[in-house]
Amino acid sequence: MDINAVILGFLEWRQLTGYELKKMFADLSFLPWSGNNNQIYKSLLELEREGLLTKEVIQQENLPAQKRYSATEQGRKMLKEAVLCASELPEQKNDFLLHMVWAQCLTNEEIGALIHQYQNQLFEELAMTKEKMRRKGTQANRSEREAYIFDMIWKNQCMVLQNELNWLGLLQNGLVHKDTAANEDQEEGNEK
Amino acid sequence: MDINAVILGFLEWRQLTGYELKKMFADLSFLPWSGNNNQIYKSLLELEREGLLTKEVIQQENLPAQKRYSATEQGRKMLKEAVLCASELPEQKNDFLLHMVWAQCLTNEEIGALIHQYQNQLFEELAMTKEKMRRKGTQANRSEREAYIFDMIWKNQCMVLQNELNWLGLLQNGLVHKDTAANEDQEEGNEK
DNA sequence: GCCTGCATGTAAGGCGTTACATGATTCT
DNA sequence: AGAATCATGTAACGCCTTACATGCAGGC
Repeated sequence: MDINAVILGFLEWRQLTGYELKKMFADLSFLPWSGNNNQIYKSLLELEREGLLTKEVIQQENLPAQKRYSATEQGRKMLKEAVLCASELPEQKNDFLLHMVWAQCLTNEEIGALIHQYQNQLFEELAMTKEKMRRKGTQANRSEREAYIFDMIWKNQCMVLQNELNWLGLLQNGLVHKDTAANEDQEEGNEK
Repeated sequence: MDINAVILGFLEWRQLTGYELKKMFADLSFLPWSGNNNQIYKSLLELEREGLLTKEVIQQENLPAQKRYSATEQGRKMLKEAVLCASELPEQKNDFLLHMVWAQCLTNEEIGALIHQYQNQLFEELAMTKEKMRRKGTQANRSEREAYIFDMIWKNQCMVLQNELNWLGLLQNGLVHKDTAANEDQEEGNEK
């Protein structure tokens, strides 16, 4: 799914201006686009050219004219196609793993400190996500099914963070148990 | 950590040419850069300009001259700094979640089919990752500790996929149990 | 005859980001 | 007085990607 499909999705939901779309992108943190002006106004032009949405210009006093967009029948068809098409595999950027690749140049204490620091960051992020989840609890209410799916999207975010914390725990334990062995081995390696 | 630090890391490991660096990037699938010519040759120029690596040109018959790079003392210092600095939080792009946001336009059967398809994709990917892990088992052998860390990096990949599968299972169960309730609710929503 | 490997680099295009620009109103 | 909200758009810059360019050797 590309950004055009996502915008079409918001518009199927209800009539919106580019400005309001921007706020949607800012709110939904798991969207892979920032939703800046360039992206949104470019996409809207493109979608309009393809006849997937219609524009309604509303003149206002002392404010620039609003352009309210809504999805056409064709647009809704296009959206359903995009939603039904196979998803791509999740991609994750994990900066901590990169650090670990070159952890060989660190002492066990330094690695321990890095782990501890990362643990705290993850913990904080998890708490924040749970808090957001609690607040935005029931926004979608077209059906109980939709509300459930939205809950599960939040839960996915939490589970990803919790999974990373679990993995970190394993790493930490493994390193503690390998403490002496690793050091001996390191010296052997230097002698070779 | 940026791509310059990563290249510096490879060079601290051993002397390499740009061409060999390209292969390193191709091999390590969890690196967030493709390692194309533009990235690598640009980074090497930059790192050389900053005095973080040295170049040794080796003329060859019938082949273009090799430029073998290695990290300088300053480069190794820079690398350690980069490794010690705090990691960024993991970022994940999850296309399936996007599909679920607009699943409201689908029937329960269609959602079920999407889930099943995604499940299969994840399962395949997990099997492939485990296979790669088995094959490349013990490449890093400067120390037992390093071998352990590399194992754990592979394990992280696996756990991420397994976690996604676990979440999918929850989603699936939840939807099955909400089957009838959701449909009734949907109709109520339409009446409003 | 064509593809792959070795080994360097350049070019063009797309996408993403931040910042700029306008201009009135309302909040602090 | 200064910042934020509403609402549109443009500009500059950087990064990433694919493809192109050279040129020889060896395998199918």
